[in-house]
Amino acid sequence: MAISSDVIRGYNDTIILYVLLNSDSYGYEISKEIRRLTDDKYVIKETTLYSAFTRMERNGYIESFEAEPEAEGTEKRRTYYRITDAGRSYYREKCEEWLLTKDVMAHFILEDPVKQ
Amino acid sequence: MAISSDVIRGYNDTIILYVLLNSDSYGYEISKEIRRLTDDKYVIKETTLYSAFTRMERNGYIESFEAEPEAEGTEKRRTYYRITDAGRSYYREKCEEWLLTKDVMAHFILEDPVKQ
DNA sequence: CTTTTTTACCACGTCTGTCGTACTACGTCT
DNA sequence: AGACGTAGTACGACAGACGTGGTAAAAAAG
Repeated sequence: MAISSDVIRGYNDTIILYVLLNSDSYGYEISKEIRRLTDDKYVIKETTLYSAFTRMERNGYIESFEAEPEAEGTEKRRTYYRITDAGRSYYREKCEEWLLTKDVMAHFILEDPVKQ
Repeated sequence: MAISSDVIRGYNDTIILYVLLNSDSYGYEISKEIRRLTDDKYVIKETTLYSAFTRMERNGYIESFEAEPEAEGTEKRRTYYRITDAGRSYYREKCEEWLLTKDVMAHFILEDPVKQ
């Protein structure tokens, strides 16, 4: 079963920020990291990812910078992102919100609904 | 802290269907039941509720019927809803999806983010 | 007995995050 | 030469949530 987009909606930012907590990164790498962490259970769409970057940079949660080309030859263009203090703070809030949400949802979910 | 709308987005239907699993009900009562179950931690907006009814009836997850006026005098107009088999089946799917979502999100949430 | 609150519902329009489609462009592998 | 992986962007559509504002009757408060 695939996860519907509306489930995670509003939490893609949180997911991306989590990845950036560990190290600065860029779109493609973040996307792969999310897949790796979830064993391909969640695959973020490209457009979702890049529109999240735009939004979060506008909100001051992340900053972009162009990668220094590594030594030899033509590095491909890459826009790196780093998390800001505001981003870390936002991430923390979203974590708390998620825990609250889990509690709320627990009232409405039957763990083994087949038995009902 | 209030739960942002985007968290629950896509799960309002599930929440409503859960309430209808126990007994047929109507808008106002369902709204109160959700508040009661969550200790006022989640309060569904009226417009969200009624647009969910429209959507779910269109999709065949619920059926509406007018309440039989109870014995004496003027009962207020009330549109009751009952869950259908398709609704029960949809609810079960959403429960499974939620459990999967919880697992996925667990990778990106620090339980005590302050310590990070 | 008048006012306020609670009950009960609905129409309309807006906002926002997600996503489908399509495109550019370079490097590597077959 | 063609396919595939890497890396990113533009544009438009969709759908769920919600703000605003409205109707109307019953019950509670003053």
